[in-house]
Amino acid sequence: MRSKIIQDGQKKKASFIEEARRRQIVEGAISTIASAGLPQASLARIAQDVGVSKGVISYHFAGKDELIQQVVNALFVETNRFIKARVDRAPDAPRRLRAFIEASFEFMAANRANFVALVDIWGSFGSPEAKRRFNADMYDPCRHHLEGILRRGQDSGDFRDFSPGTLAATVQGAIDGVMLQWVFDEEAIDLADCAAELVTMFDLATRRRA
Amino acid sequence: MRSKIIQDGQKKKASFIEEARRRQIVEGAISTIASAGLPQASLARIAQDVGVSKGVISYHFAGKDELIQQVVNALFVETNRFIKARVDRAPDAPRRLRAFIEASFEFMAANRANFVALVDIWGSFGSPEAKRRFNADMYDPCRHHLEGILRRGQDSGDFRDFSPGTLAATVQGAIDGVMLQWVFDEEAIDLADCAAELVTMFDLATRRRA
DNA sequence: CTAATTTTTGACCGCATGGCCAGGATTCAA
DNA sequence: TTGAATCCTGGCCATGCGGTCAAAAATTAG
Repeated sequence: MRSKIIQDGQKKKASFIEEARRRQIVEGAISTIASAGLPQASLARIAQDVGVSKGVISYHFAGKDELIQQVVNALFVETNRFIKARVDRAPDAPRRLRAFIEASFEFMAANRANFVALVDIWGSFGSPEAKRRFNADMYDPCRHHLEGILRRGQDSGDFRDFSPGTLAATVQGAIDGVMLQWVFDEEAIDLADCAAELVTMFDLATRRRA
Repeated sequence: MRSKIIQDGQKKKASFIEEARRRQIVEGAISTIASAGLPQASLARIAQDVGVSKGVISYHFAGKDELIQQVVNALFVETNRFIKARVDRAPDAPRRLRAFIEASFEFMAANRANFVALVDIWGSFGSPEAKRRFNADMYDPCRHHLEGILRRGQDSGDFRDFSPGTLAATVQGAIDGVMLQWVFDEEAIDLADCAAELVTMFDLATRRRA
């Protein structure tokens, strides 16, 4: 692994086992974090759960920080890809917004461990600067996506006049906030009901007034 | 400190210094966590920030777990007291709901460190069971309060028919979700705008239809 | 003022962690 | 087949953690 830096320069070589192990370890980390909690998810524990020696992680990742970074990345990428696919299939802005909300909840319900792990992790970004970066890298793209939907809905005349940025933050916030409670106590929250409520609510809140 | 258990039995004696130190340490812990992040907030670091020896914390608290527990408690109690005072001053259900949302954001804006610390902490409840307890002890009372407001609004005919539990989770979620983004990046979120948006949105979403 | 009690200190312990590395196994290229 | 590159192992280490303790300091009571 001397070539880690050069890798980007090279094209094909540095892979297969490398990529496979990385994926395997990242997935193992997610499930370990979700089931045991971040504080208990030491490199030793993750390695044990994956079924490899501890050194393997050090070999494929620069350190625990990079592992966690990759975990967060995988979590966001996977989620956003699913949502985006659903959104793109919708014909107009109101239905795209609806698809965004529904897809978010559908993906949550089908991938609980991902969100349990995410909640565990996102508290542990120590410095304010780290939080900023986390937000900029992970959260902003989501909001941006939403903002685009909202803005085009205004252009097409489907939506009333509002600040797209603020409403995007509100939509994203509502989804994440419900998700958070659901992560804490699965049975206290009825995801489907909340999704439906949010859909009708944001429909009312965005549609052009009579 | 042999009398820790008897304390409840005694009446006045076991206090002043004891209580003062406890408050001091809890507050110090909050500010250390908020500024350095939970992972960096060791007992040594907290003690240093407070300006006392490490042993003092062990002397006044059973352990780090109890400290964190007290921190979370203080955070919730303080927040809820503020919100409840505002809500109680409102004359009818729609205005109580509005007061709930506005008070939440107002308190956030005035106590940023509290929420930064809270977000740091709430990810680190390891076991699923710990999360359940956290949710049950801290979150449920909030939702319960909200549910009461909503239910009485339905009884009085101000609100349309909906599931109070679901809508309470939705309101709470929307507030917390926006708060979360604001914790990550203060400048990316305009709290006042989001508050206003949420107020009008939930007004639209709850009012009895024509 | 003195004796008893509460509070504080700073050194200390055992432990788990993240990271490191020498050497062995495996895979790959020629 | 053989030599080189890659991949993996298991043990090692320094670090920092939470927690404990004897003794010193401060406070209180008599």
